[in-house]
Amino acid sequence: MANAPMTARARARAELVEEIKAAGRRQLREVGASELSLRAVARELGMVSSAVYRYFASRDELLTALLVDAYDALGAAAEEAAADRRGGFEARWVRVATAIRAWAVAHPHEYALLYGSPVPGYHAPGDTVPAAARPPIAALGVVADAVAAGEVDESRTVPIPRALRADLARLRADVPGDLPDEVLVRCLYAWTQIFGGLGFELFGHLHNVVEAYDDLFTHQARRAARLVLQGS
Amino acid sequence: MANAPMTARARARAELVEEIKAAGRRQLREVGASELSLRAVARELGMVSSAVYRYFASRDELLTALLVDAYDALGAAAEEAAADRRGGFEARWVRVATAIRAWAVAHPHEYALLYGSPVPGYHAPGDTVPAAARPPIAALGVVADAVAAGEVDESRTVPIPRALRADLARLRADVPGDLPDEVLVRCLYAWTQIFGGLGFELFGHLHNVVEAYDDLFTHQARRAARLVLQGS
DNA sequence: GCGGTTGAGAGAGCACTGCTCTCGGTTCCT
DNA sequence: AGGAACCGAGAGCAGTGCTCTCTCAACCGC
Repeated sequence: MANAPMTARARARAELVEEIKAAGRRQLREVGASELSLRAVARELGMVSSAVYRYFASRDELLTALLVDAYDALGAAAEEAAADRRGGFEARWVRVATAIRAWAVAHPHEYALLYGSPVPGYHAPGDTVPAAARPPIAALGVVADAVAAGEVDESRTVPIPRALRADLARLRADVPGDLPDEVLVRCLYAWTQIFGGLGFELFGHLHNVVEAYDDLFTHQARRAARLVLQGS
Repeated sequence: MANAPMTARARARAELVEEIKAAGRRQLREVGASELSLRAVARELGMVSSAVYRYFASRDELLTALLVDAYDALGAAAEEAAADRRGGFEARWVRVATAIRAWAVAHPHEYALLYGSPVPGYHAPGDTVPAAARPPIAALGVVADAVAAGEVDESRTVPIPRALRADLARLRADVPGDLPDEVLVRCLYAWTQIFGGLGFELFGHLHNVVEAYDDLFTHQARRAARLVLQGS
């Protein structure tokens, strides 16, 4: 990328796009997604609000850009953790989960943008899907390795309804390995729990209930790993 | 309540408060929490925006009222489900979880208000806590019954760090029964999974992944019950 | 019953938002 | 060199939360 023949205008444009996104991220950090104001972004950059519309057709378009960037950042963190093959599969799963939490804790507002209530009136366009898929695919990669290594006990099963099996068949085609239904459904369980737990932690639902968030998360990540690998 | 001597003014006030909340709920349904507009509420009621401020000092105060009402509605649904003692403890747990999901699916925007990203700048005042505690307490009541009946296998344990044990000790004092750490921590796991799964379903993260939401939820609620009751 | 106190609605107004449109001036491409 | 594309500025529209003042009706103690 960055083809050598890049006009001055194009360079300036690319830089300004980045500056706008950076300012948007700052806004996100300070006031949250639904308070993100294009005018404030423009003010921060010393330009007039209408000029920003040359770069992003609407507030939602800026939000989408930030959304994709955030998914990519989270996905990169998860992939990096998954690529570290030290230790057993439980350790690797816990490492991926911990990396996700670390990113989420470091970027709570961006996390809220990704996994919180959708911004009303805003519908994420389809091009966010690939980025959104990176974190779960990274995690499932670890499980696929474990299955391939024969380290997943598939004997402990819970009955799966027919309609759900159809969904799982489609899902299996889109993720690494050739995970059996029972394993897929365990992963779905563990995966949603991670984000339920993170939501509770970051959105304050455990306020005055739990203080040892790190311990709780690690404990539950281990439990999740056991559930995924051994079904218990 | 409703003391007999209620002046006409007080009656009118109480009625109008309800009407404003009803209009606010309608707004919530149609445009979501962060787009809820006091002016639109006023318009719908045929009054001028400033008049609404006689009843709610700010938009946030109206949001808080809706928040508490929603927690109460969800809590009532969970409690009703928990009070039905038919079947085994697994069936009762699944019933409570299903009741929670049914309410959430029927009131997605109110659910988002409760468990989605917090509205930025808005901090729920402390008086929302009792209402917010009703759903989990209802669910834990079922588990307490199961423990009392000796139907919980407490032998399968996962190590719990010291700091977390301290949190659990405080939590134990606030919830029904005298649940051991291992059981409490299983409940936390299952509970956060419910809301993680609901968030994924309602906020569109399973779009194009799962269609059989009912089946998935029921399956996972059963898995959760097994995890809580048998630790596996 | 009367008069002071309290509550309620209306309206104007402030500062802010997203977004549109037009108008000059710069840069680019042929 | 000239036409086309692009870009920033400014004005403007409709909407927002919220405040302040004004007026009038309801209340309550005497």
